[in-house]
Amino acid sequence: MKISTRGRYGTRLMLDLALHYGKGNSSLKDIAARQEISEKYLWHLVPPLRNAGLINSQRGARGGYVLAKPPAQITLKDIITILEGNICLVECGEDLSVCGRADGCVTGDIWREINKTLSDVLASYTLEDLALRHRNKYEDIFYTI
Amino acid sequence: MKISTRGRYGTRLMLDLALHYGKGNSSLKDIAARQEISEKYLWHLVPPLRNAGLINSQRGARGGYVLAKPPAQITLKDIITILEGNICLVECGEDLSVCGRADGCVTGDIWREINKTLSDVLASYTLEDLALRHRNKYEDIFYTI
DNA sequence: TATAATTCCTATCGAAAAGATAGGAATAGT
DNA sequence: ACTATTCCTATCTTTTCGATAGGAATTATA
Repeated sequence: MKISTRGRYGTRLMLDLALHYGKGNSSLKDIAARQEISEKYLWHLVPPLRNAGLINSQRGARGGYVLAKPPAQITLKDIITILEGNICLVECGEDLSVCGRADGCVTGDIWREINKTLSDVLASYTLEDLALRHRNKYEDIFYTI
Repeated sequence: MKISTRGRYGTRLMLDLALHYGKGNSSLKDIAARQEISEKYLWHLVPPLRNAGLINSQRGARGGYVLAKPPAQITLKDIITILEGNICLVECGEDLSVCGRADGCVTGDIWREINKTLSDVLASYTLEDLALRHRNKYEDIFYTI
């Protein structure tokens, strides 16, 4: 019951882009360096995010990535859903046909309820929130040192 | 980001015991048959549940398992925590030392917040709730047929 | 036009986790 | 004694996860 590296790294990638929103392209190389994540690994996260319309890319020299929408319009739910598949604690969460018992299955109902809660919570966090927090945190550090 | 078979089967095992609460021992064989789960697989789930004080066991003929506490006093959080390890969406959820970045890591804070929410939701469901729902569901089925 | 920087695509590899099974020892009711 | 049951440990296969490699396509810039 973990968010995998895929989702976590993807979130950091997106937060990095949010922090540079409006300042031109960011190359994966730079992002990887700032976030201390393998550039090769980040490559895998980019195509789904682009296909889903969350980021835009530009090839060639001085190319890179930008958010396709303002940070306030991108939620953690969006990111996690794209990178982890469905936000779904159980297989029978959305597709009841995977389990012959699904009809009379009480635990299935429960998982779906809990799932809804989790989904709503993730949807309540936007990249703007994260970026704001990040900036506040950095300021605090500078002030207290 | 899934609850594994371990957690799901364990929950059904415990729900089965809750439905038989006060009616003597249930053998794994019977539970496995009712729940359509491999008996061999269930064997793995029993020791941690017993060690945690959620169930009691009796060996020998006519032996089996019973809930160690009333169903109202056992929550989904208890069960999942025992079977899945920590209810923790990320490694750095409880032990910050696993990640050198944890101090300035905004995403880490977020995961921990979301984790808290999920944990609270799981704790809000007791086995008594599940058993009640199960019985209601069965009654509905009988009435409508 | 040449060059360098960058995205893009696909294949592969190893390690870890998950799921499932097997065999037999210990226990206790009948 | 016999039978039913928990109990324990080892093993095996499959899937998922994390990570890496190599090279083709594209584009700004000098």
